[in-house]
Amino acid sequence: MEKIITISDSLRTSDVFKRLTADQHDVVVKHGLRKKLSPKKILFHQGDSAQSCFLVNCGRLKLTKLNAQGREVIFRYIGAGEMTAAVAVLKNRDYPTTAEAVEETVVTGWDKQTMMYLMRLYPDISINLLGIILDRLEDVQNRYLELSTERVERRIALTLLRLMRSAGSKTPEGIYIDIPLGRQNIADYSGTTLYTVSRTLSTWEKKGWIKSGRERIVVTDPHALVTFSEAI
Amino acid sequence: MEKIITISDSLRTSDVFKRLTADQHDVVVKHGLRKKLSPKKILFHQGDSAQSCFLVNCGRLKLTKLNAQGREVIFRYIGAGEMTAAVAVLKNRDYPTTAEAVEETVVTGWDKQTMMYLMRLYPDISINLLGIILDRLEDVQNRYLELSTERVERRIALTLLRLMRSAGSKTPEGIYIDIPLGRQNIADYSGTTLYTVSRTLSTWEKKGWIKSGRERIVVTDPHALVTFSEAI
DNA sequence: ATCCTTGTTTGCGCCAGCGCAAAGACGCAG
DNA sequence: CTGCGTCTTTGCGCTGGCGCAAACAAGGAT
Repeated sequence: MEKIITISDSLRTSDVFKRLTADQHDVVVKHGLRKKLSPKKILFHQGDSAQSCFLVNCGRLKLTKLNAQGREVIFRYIGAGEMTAAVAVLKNRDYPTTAEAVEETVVTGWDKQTMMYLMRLYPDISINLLGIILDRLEDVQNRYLELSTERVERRIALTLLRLMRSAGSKTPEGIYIDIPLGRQNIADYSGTTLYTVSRTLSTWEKKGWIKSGRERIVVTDPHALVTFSEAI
Repeated sequence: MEKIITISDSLRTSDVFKRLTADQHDVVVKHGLRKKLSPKKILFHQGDSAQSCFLVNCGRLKLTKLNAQGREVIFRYIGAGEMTAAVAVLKNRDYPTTAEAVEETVVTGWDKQTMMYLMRLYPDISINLLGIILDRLEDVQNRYLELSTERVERRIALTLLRLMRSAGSKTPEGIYIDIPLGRQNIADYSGTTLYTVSRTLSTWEKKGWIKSGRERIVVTDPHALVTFSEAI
């Protein structure tokens, strides 16, 4: 019963379905297909034919892309209320990225036709979707600019701040990033290597800006990180 | 009179206004505001409050972004029939990029309210717009992956191929990239420096893959470039 | 407790690509 | 034709960050 509540919660707080009434939410839920994913399970693979888009009800997905040589980049982690694979609705295409659960995750999926139907029924959805995609576009553009112009330590700082904002939870020690986050993950998110991340985090730990463990980061001095990321 | 024909042509062939009838195109045109730009004139600046979106009728715009230190990246060149600054319609935001004319250019602009009105009048527009933004998102994601994982020479090759496809015209010598394109521009598009671009192009010119002059590139052997960009 | 897998740290050497500096080439204006 | 501003080339030295290798640490399974 908890799950049902979580799902309609994630609908209500989602940007895709905002401005819809409770009744309309019910219609949307009724047409969706629920799916449970345990950690490391793949929801869809880059290159698979895109049939459905998905809303995260609870848990978290990692969106990544591989190049021809198998080098990976992480585009984002998305949590409850966030949507992915909008491309499935509009285009006859393959998924451009891979979506993998990083914890116990429940998603609701709608296939092309169903989502098209819902968008026609409630035109707000397509406006909302456009807004979301615009935000994503702007975010990737910002990341692209950073990757192109900022030094690696600055990028790692910006990555930690991003993760902190999207998955941070307050603890007595500082802000804990509530995602299993290895050094390699941070590297894939920052456009560098596991070695450089490790060296950089070690330095920051000595300075008291963060505390880190195996796949765990707590930002103990966010302000220092912000200052560092903005320094000229 | 030529200009009028060009404008309705650019409407008809545009992705934003596709699937609209000729009459509907006329309505759209009537609500737009035409603007002429000479080379190097700025249509809008990154950071300006976004009031209008624009369709290029003829000519070409360069879309760029600066970081805090003034380092520039080029996101794309857009030509006739292409749209920019969709963010103006949906969001109360600043322009995230700068748009500069690189040749004699005519654009048509629609402000927030007008475009909103047109989108409600012809819902196809918002669907079309969503499709365009999805394409842009995928393109930036691809470029992000390249920047993060590919070596600089490979990226320069991919940049030339992109420019060739979007602005190439066939000549007896090869495919001429019909944009005033300095080494610095190619660097800003590839995420490298003017020196590295110059050295790389020199090498390729010796191999007979390209011919280059002052702000001019002709790709004489596209196939060699493709092969090079795909080599393991 | 002990093993084993998986993740992290750090020393070390190396090199792709950066960026200065100076010379050279282009093309427009007068 | 000449001058001048702008763009391009190339030699040279340097360094940020990569990546191997090896040791170390954490945590789960038996």
